[in-house]
Amino acid sequence: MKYTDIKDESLKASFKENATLMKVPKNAQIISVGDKIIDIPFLISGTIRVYSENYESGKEVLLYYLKGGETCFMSIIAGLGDKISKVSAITEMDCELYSLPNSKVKEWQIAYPEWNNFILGLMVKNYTNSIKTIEELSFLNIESRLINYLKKHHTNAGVTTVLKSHQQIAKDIGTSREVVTRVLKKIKFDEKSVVNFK
Amino acid sequence: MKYTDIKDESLKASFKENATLMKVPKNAQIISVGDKIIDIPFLISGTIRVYSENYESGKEVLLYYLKGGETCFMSIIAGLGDKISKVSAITEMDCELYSLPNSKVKEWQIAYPEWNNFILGLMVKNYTNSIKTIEELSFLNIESRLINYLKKHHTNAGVTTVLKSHQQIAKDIGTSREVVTRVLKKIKFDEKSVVNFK
DNA sequence: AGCTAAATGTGATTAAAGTCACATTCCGCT
DNA sequence: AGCGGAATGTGACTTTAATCACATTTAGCT
Repeated sequence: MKYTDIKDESLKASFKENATLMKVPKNAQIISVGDKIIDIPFLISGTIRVYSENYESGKEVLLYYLKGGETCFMSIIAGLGDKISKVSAITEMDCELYSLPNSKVKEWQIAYPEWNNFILGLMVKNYTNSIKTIEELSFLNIESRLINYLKKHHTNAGVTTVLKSHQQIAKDIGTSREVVTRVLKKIKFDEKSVVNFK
Repeated sequence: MKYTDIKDESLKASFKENATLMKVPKNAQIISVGDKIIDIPFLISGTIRVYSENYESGKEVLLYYLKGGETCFMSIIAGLGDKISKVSAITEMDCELYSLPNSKVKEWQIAYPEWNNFILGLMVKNYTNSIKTIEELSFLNIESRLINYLKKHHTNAGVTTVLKSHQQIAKDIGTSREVVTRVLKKIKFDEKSVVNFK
């Protein structure tokens, strides 16, 4: 469910009133681990990559991408909890977003049933998604994980076209660039593969 | 936050009225993948293991254990969503629990602010926990994961005493019995290890 | 067109974890 | 005390993925 689907006029007005429109350039680190979460981003356009990083190994895992109309559930969680972000977020393209004070999210829980349902919907979607990620990490090898990744992130209908470098894909699924190159080459010629390339 | 901490008398009364007390023996499969979630379990005593399974490989991953006073967040998620469970749950000991109709969880969201906060608290705790699991799976080797597991599941204060067989531990962290035996032997003699054995 | 940096390709090697096969030990039971 | 099944221990081997060290190709720029 997207925040843009909200119907209640009074809630819409409150949103407009309290949210600040912001333009953020490409590759801007909008959240880092340890940051105090005061505002929740509601994306209008662009893409934000939300990920977790491990400093010792330099590894990362993608948690999810945010697209237009979506909001960062991890920020809401941090906002409702101890306010400290455990994850990082970076813009992958120029973005436009509304920045909403954290306090409003909680306030509206009580004031607007529709807002409450919106948050509950996010919770269902994001929690389910995180369980799927745990399952992928536990049960699937790199090849299957890469195929799932491609299916999830392709941009054209029908044909899978992922506009990312092997290095970026490697970061997202938590492996090395060489492995992505090799596996990608392998599945390209595997007739059983569901993924098609341009 | 535990459901037993609820203060509102009217909510307490509603809970008593709508919940059914049940006794479930050890090793009872209380939820299986694909089950329709009609009732949410609120555990009084005993332990329930909530896990995800992969039929092809026979592998499993532990999602969390439920102890007295806790409730199964994954059931609430399923109840609010498409009602179909994506996970399984089994009692590890004889359990007593309250079984609450799924519909009440949603109803009380609006009727009782305290219930709403209770659910939000669960959401923060469980989502944070699932992100930690993703990080462990992505960044840590088996040895570190096993150490974390022992720290988390020890029963005595100070000394780590895990009353489980190597096979059970292996299932929980998603590896094989031999690997647990070997790693356990290794860390037993590693002075730097934070984990102490009896 | 030619230069450069980024991206991709690939063999060789290493490391980590999973698997197999079997030995040994432990524990509850009559 | 001794039997039998469960639990643990361990060597040898295989598989998977990570790492290293370069070669080659591609794309953007003036």
